Amino acid sequence: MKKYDYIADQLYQRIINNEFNETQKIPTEDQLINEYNVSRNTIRSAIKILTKMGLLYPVQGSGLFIKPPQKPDTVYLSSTQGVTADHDGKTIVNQLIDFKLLEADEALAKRMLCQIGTPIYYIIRLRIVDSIPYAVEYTYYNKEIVPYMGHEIVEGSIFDYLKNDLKLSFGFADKYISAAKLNVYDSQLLQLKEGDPSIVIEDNVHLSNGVLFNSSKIIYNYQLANFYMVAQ
Amino acid sequence: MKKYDYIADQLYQRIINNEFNETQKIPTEDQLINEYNVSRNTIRSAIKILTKMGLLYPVQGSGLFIKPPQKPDTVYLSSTQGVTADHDGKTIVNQLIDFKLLEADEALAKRMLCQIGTPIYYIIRLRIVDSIPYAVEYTYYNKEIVPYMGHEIVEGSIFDYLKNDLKLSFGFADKYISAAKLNVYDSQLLQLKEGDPSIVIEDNVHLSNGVLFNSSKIIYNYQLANFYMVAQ
DNA sequence: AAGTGGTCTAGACCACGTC
DNA sequence: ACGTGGTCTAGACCACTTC
Repeated sequence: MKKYDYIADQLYQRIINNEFNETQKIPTEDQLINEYNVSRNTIRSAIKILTKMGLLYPVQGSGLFIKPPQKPDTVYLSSTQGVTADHDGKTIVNQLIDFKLLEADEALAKRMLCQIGTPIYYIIRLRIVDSIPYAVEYTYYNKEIVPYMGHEIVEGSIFDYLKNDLKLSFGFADKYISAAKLNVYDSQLLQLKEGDPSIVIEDNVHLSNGVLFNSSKIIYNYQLANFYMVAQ
Repeated sequence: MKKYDYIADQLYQRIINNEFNETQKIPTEDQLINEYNVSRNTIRSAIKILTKMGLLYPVQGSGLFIKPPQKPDTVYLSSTQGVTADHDGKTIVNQLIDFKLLEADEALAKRMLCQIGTPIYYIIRLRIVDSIPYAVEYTYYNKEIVPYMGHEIVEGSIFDYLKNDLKLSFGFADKYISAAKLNVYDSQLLQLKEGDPSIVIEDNVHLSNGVLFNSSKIIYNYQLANFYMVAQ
């Protein structure tokens, strides 16, 4: 494991365990260098991770300040992960609506940045959190990169499968966020009314070598979904 | 100016001027080190900026690849800036709806992280892009940090004023993104119907010393607003 | 004046891709 | 085998805060 990832994990634990309750500051860079016996850049890389997550902010000349907790039940946007990780302690059910293997036609090939005829999995899922419909998800996966998809995977966490079993290494995800009126079909799945609002996130996820392997459109229940991010 | 900012600006220009049209790659880190006569870390800092903006992505062992342009007319989310910068070439009008100086009561003091009684500017604006209502903006500014606000400022770019005239240094902004039904009032301003969808972004902007100076809630026209970000 | 984070340098070795 | 980006080290000086 990378040193800065390890240190970020450690500091994360120490922060949520309220070790720095009194001061609401973590130790200075110099102190951390001595505690963990690493170079300054390594400490700074770890701190950058926590800063990006919104856990703390650095103030030049003063120190590393812990931020008060954000609003509860919000989903952190700046990760290539799906939504699962952000709902610890809640019951998540992924109801499979449709699941097929297609061959890319011209439009799909353009979207998936692949050749016409490439095999593509198409999956529609209804994601249910604590028994309430949370989102409808329309997803394409390039079968040349994800060679197998079974019902048992699709009803669990696809991302865990890709990461742990296929050992895929995610690079970046381009995200587009907008709002739209629900159509009849999605409104029924989400147990809302046609024309009700929804948040729509279109996601194009690339491997760390830049290859696009997943394109999805997720339609969220506007009464439940609330997203969080930090801009710097 | 910081070296890595300068180099990021230069590379940005070179990319949008299609200098790397052929290869769709920018020079290697080693080449950039020689071109700009700086250390490797400085080059890497510059590249990190462009990566975060979604202009390119690095592939270990292979190079720095330019990304195809994103969807047009989308607003980049990962900046503390307002919306002005992203609409180059369009006509932006900020119609002032309301403008007062308040004293923070308990609820407002909690929101603005200040003492009860602190003077707070409250501004409601309708932002109009190319003659179409784009967003309704409800904003609070702490007067102890922004001592003066005039009509001429409020109808222009408040962010330019804060940055260039008051020389405020922005640190980070916490953003919450959700969707909601428009109420009567906002729907009339946006020339939409009551109950129509809207994207709502709540923004808490902090100075680089961590002090909160601006809290806003912006309600966007769902037919126009489309946000973009890169997750890593 | 002392302490703390921000920028910058120079160099080593590792992991991954390409040939 | 070689080239390229990723991790890590050691150290210098600057900018800002605190006392």
